[in-house]
Formats: sequence, structure tokens, C-alpha cells
Amino acid sequence: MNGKYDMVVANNIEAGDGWHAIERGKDIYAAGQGGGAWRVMLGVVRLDRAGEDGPEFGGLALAGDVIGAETLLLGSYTFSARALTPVVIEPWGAAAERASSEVLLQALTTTEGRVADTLALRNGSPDRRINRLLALMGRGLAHGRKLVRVALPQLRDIAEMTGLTVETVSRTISRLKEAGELDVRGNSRERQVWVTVK
Amino acid sequence: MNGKYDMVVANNIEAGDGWHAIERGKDIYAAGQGGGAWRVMLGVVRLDRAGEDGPEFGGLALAGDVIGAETLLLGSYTFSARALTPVVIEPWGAAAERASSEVLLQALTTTEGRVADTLALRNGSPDRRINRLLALMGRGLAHGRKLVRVALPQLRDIAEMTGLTVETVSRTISRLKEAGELDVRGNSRERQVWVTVK
DNA sequence: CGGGGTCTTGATCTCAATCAACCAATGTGG
DNA sequence: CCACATTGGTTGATTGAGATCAAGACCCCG
Repeated sequence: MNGKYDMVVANNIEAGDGWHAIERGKDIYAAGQGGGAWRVMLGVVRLDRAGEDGPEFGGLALAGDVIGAETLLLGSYTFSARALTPVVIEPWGAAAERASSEVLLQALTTTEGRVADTLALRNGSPDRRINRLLALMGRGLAHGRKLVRVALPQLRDIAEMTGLTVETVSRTISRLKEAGELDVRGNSRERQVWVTVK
Repeated sequence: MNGKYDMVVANNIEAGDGWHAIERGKDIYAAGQGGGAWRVMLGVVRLDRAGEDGPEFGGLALAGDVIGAETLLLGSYTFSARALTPVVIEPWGAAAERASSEVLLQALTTTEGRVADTLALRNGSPDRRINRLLALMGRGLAHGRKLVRVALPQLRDIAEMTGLTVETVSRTISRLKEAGELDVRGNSRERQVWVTVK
């Protein structure tokens, strides 16, 4: 259904057309380092910015989003990027493409929308926050489908994105699972959740 | 120091060059309504998106930022905008200007940076959150200056942006004021705080 | 005057943070 | 191959910070 990207993802191999596949948990690039812009083709990417005390969560990018656009202006990344789920990216910014203001406007608009989504992850009860995160991730993976299997990020990542602690996240997921509101599958190292997308 | 924008701001008058001045607390535009894009010349703007239960905080825009860019693509606003401080905006998107991908890239980059700033407002102790908000607002008003007088938004706005309650915000500001960490001036209807910008 | 909005302050309670221990899976080195 | 360390997840007990509920002060405006 996802087409060519649905195949198994190994770490950072470059395949045919110049796209890369990145494993869950691996870094895509680091802040400060030089490089170019990418379009996320599959999966969910976490962006972090250097804060006063260590890196701090700076946003999410879903399939279709552009990451690292700042390099076209500044030459290096201001954020670092990590794959929360298996991710496929492909280079963005072929001269012809980025000259189009239409495409840039599109990127700007989706980014603005993503801000609100991300902020909403830090509002309300733990249940609400985690459900919203999963729904958001589902939207990025759904290719028109209603029911999507989402790779559950590490608890630490969920905690940092939602502004909770790992313990609370663990308890909440356990409780939701117990209550039948969440269908978690897979071994402890690689879990998936079924999410309905609206 | 701010140049022509420093003059007193009345509600929504259109002045010479096509720019508008908006009073603290007034709406600039509403979601769904038609209109164009603006550049914020002075002040701080709060953006809200329609959520499941009422509008929810969707981002901040500071002087220099572009708001309403989505209208160039969609024709109408997806966010509503309100002035948290006295604000001056001017129309953005003269054909020549928006055709420049350089300008759009710039807008995209600052927006991405603003995401992280905004997210950070919901992290840490109330003290930290409120200080960060004021610092952020100060950055948008400083025109090279070190010390800036920032109009304190309404407590309800501060509360919604930081994810706290009005009571906690009130207590926190009182305590910071008491401790000499915050210099609050003005009558209860229009208070200012001195903020040092780094 | 009365009424609505904003801010303040106090008393109480609740829920998530914190601290701590443990388990399972994985990796490492001799 | 076994002893050991490490990492990610789980669970329990306790605590405290901020939410909640409530009341009053203040100000502006009709």
C-alpha cells in the first residue's frame, strides 16, 4: 500500500533513487553539521534544538513534511533529527523544485499546522496526550487508510514529547491496554499499536 | 528607537503606507475568514486554531514574522490571530515579494525556530515558563536594545500559552515581583515588565 | 449605582513527579 | 559458555506542586 517504501528498513542505506532508510531510534542528522534538506516519505521524525541544559524537543515531522530547510539558507542544521519509527527520506531542494514558491508556501503552511499539533501534545491528561500523539503519528503513516499500525516510540521519547515522565507514560499505556483502548503488539523491543485515523 | 511604529496605537486604523495598528487584546483576524498575509512589524501576536473543544493555542508570532501565509495557498485563514500587546502589521505578499523563494525560505526558517520557542513555554516550573515567555516577547520587541519594556498580556493568555492556570500565573508573578526578579509597572489594566534581552 | 471583567489570595485536594526496586533482553569480555 | 553490566520497561509507595474551589478587591463602563 505504501508502495516501494514499505519494504524493510535497514540503517541508513542509500537505495536506488537517492532515498535513505533509517531505523527506529537512529539519528538522521545532528545540529550544527552541514547537509541538505530532506522530504520525509515515511515515518515520524523528532526534531531537537540545543537548549540551555541539553537538547530539547523542538517539533515533529510526518510523512510529506520537509526537514532541514534551514540549510538552504544557513548551510548547516539548526535542529537535530531522529527517527521515532522506521523512516524513509529523500533529498529535497533540487534547484528546480525549491525555486518554486508554490512548493515553499506548501511547506510553510504544513509547518505552521504542525506547530499546533505539537503544542497540543502537552495539554490535558496523560491519556489525552498519548492518544493525540498516536493519532498524529497515525496520520503521518496513513496513506488513505483508516486503520494504521504505528511503531510505538521509546517511552523516553514519548515522555519528552508529551511533557510527562517515563513512569507515567508506562502506567498510562498499561492502563489503556488493560482497558482495551489500545491494542499493543510485538516484543518489548519493537512494539506496534493499531490506531484509527479519522 | 522603533521608528515610526512607536507612536500610540489605536484600534485598527489604517495609516499611510497601508499598515495597521491593533490594540492589546483585539482580534486581528479570525479562522475561516478570507484575507491576506501580514508581516508583524511590532508587538506579539497569538495564533489559535479551532480544536475539538474550543480554540486552542497554536503558536506565537513576533516582530518580523509573517502571519496568515496559508491564505496565499488556501484563500482563507486556518488560524485566528489576536494582539497580545499593541501590534503593528503591514500587508505581505506583494506579487514581487512573495515570488522570491529567498523570502519564503526565510519565513519557513523563522517559523521552525518559533515552534521550539513555543514548545519550551510548556516545560519546567511556572517560574521558568513565565520568564521564558517574557524573554521571548522581549526578543520580538527589542530593536537591538538590551532592556525592553514588555506589555504584560492578560493572565488568561499567559496561562493558556504556558499550560498553567490563571491562579498559578498570578501567584508566580506576584512572587517574582516580591523577590525583585520582575519589575512590573503600570496600572492593573495595562502593565509593563522590564525584560533584559540577551 | 449595579454588574461584568480581571486580578488576587486562601484552603483543600488530586494526580503526576519522584524515589526506589525489580525484571527481561541484550551485549561484553574473559 | 558463563558472569557481569547496560538499557528499556514495569510496578509500588510517598510526596508535593499545581489544579480546583471559593471569596473578595479592584476597575471600568453603562
